[in-house]
Amino acid sequence: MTTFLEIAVNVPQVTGVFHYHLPHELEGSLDVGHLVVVPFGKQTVQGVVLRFIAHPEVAKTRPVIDLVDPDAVLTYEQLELARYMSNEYLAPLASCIGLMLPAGLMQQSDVLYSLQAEEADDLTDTQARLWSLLKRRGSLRGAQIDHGLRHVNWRASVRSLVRRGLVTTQSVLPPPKVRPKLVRTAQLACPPETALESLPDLGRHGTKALARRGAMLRFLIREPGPVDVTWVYAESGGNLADLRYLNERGLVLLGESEIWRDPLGQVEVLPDEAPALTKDQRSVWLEVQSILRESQAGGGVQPVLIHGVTGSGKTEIYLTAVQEVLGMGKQAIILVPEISLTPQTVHRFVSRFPGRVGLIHSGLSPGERYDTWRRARSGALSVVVGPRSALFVPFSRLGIIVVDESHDDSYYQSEPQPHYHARQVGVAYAHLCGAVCLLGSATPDVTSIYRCQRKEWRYLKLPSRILAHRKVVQSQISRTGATEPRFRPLEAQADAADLPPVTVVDMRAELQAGNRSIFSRALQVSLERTLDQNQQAILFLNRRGTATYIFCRDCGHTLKCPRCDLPLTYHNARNELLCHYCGYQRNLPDVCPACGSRRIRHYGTGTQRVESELQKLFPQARTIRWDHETTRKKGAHQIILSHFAAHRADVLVGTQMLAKGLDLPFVTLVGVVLADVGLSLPDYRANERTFQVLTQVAGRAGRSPLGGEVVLQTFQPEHYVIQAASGHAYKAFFQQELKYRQKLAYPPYTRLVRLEYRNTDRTRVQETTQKMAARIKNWLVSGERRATRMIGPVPCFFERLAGVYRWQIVLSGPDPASLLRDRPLGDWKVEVDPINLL
DNA sequence: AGCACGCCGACT
DNA sequence: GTCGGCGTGCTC
Repeated sequence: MTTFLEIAVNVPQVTGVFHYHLPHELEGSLDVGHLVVVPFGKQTVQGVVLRFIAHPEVAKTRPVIDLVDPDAVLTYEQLELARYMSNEYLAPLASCIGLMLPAGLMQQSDVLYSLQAEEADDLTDTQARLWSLLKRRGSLRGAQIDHGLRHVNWRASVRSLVRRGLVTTQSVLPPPKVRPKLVRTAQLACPPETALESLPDLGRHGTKALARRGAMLRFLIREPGPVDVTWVYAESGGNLADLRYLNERGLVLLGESEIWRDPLGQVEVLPDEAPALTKDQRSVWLEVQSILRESQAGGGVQPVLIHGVTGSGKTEIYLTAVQEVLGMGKQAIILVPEISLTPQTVHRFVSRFPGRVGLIHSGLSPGERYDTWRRARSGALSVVVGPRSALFVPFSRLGIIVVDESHDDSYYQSEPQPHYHARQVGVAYAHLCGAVCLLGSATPDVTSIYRCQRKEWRYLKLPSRILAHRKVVQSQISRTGATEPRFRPLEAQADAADLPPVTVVDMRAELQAGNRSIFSRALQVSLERTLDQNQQAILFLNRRGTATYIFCRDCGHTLKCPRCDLPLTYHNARNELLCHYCGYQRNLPDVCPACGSRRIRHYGTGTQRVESELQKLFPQARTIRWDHETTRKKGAHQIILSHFAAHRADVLVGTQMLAKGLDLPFVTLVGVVLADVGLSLPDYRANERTFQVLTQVAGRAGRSPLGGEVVLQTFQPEHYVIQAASGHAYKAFFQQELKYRQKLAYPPYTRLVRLEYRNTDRTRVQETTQKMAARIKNWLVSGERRATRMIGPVPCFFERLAGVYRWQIVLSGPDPASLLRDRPLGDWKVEVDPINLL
């Protein structure tokens, strides 16, 4: 009887599944989750076996061609997860499966082009170049031609050559680029006595060869089991020819053995002992432990949010939890935002569980990536640490998923498809596996807090203070020469310090007092003191949105959309204000509607301006900039940071990145140049982001015994975001923010879907968007979707990015994605639960 | 994605 | 009258 299979072909753009049959020669060698080669139209492609079926839906099926890997490449739970993601994010199943396969193993089909004639006339310019390339190098694959003819649209030109019969095409599937790495091994092939007896008889008497072979044999007598030949050579001074000789004589067995390419192989790791938990950590841990035990007992458990400031000791809770999970014989996935910015966290995992941790990051070679993936699959690894992609390692006994800094936007994949949020996927995956999902954050987003308030997630809080190991504090005191230690003993091994004080400076008052500088008098005084004491300062500028931020310099009033309550955006060309959410427009008023002042205009300050103003005031200060411009080059982050950490500069001027978990002990002053800039972005999460970034950047000060202070400049000192951030008042912020979201029906009280269309032709974008809006309106009416609203179409906030125009439509409602499921969406970018609407 | 089918403007 | 543009639909 023929076996039929349902297969997801691995072409990311293809939705749907296809039915194939198994040829006799492959009977019995296939299972669900296997990677196979199948014919697909004229192409040969890879696919993943989803399930066995009794009756195919089509009359005649085509056969599976081959098996790529003898073992399944996906676990059962991974397949389930891929289905969940495909459904949830309106993304093709193949694109979700693609996240789970290591690049290199997964291959896309390509076309092989071959010349069929010696000469050809009537060739266009491009055709002639293609012709000479194929003439020179023989038949080539599309990818190879891409290499040979950069930035040339040769695919359009090749069609007529094919039609004229001058070039033939053939679909090919390149073999996987990665293979297990093998080393040659040697092993004694006879009883040691036999080997000893033959020692004098391994070559002519007195020759060097005899000595080498003798040394080899004696070494192999001492080493039972196969040994890497390079080791044998090093121990004996012999070479491959000697080994071959011994092999001929039947004394030595040559073999091959697989080795893992381990990115941590060269790293020397000192095993690290778990420190005693503080009282606060212990009480949080006990809660986590009881949840872990519940999950072990097979109960479906809730995700757990641990809320604690940077330095409050969250990582130690993660480590303890992972220890417990490993003790249960299960595995752990640790997600971190960006490996290059969180080396300390990664290091702690690697040293706490030596030999059991796999690391995933963008710098891995395909071979290392493949081997890490295979070690996870074979069970050789128990812990994997990495960015969002680490979620997709093939663990079969998953016990816990930790999402560190779970508020971080880098967990969202905006490009390419599927557009997913690794935090949400992590929660779903843990649920599916019966594992625990542990989310940690110093600044949880309001949606997470909402889940906790609704008792969908568990909420655990660590007190807001900075912890440090006694030994670390002592060494920092001696390094920094601090005289008044700010840390005080907490418990046996731990010292603690309070969060740094925050001063809010009203920039309206500064203007009224005649200070037109971008630095308030208070900030100037603090900068001077810091520089005098040979300490360091950070100046933070929330750059996004500065160019279009319109506000009144006298009263701080910002103009908002009457419908959406989002800030209006200034458009220079038309001298008008626009709401990028709903499309509302108005003229730029001459006077402030709130106070009548004429000083209403936009704000434009970049990091360069801050740096030059600083140099005018403090010519002796050494400054560095850390922003998109200066960090574009690879490795620039590390260079700038180590430069600053080594105190080769006094002031670091930078943007967003400063907020991430840097540990800079000599920084005693953080100045926020204009705290309210982030509030001007036309996005419903602008308040939340500003609160988070201010809280985080404030946390950069005072992480050492020297203490520290934060100066926060603003034109809206009474704004609840500024108030809450300066007072470390999380609770007040969440309450206010949730009220605002509810009033205007933003998430978490509603869900959003964002549809974006891009093209270089502006009118085409506008027309296509309007056509789509009309279709959506029809779907809303015919489906009687009264609770779902369509907002737009409008140009995106960043309407033109790299010469490409972007327009968007937003759907809001209880389940707006269901309106679009199984609809033809062509080349629209569709994001479910987008993280911003810019 | 690739490829075929199909329907309208500019060329031998 | 054909050649070729790209819109639409299908691949088991």
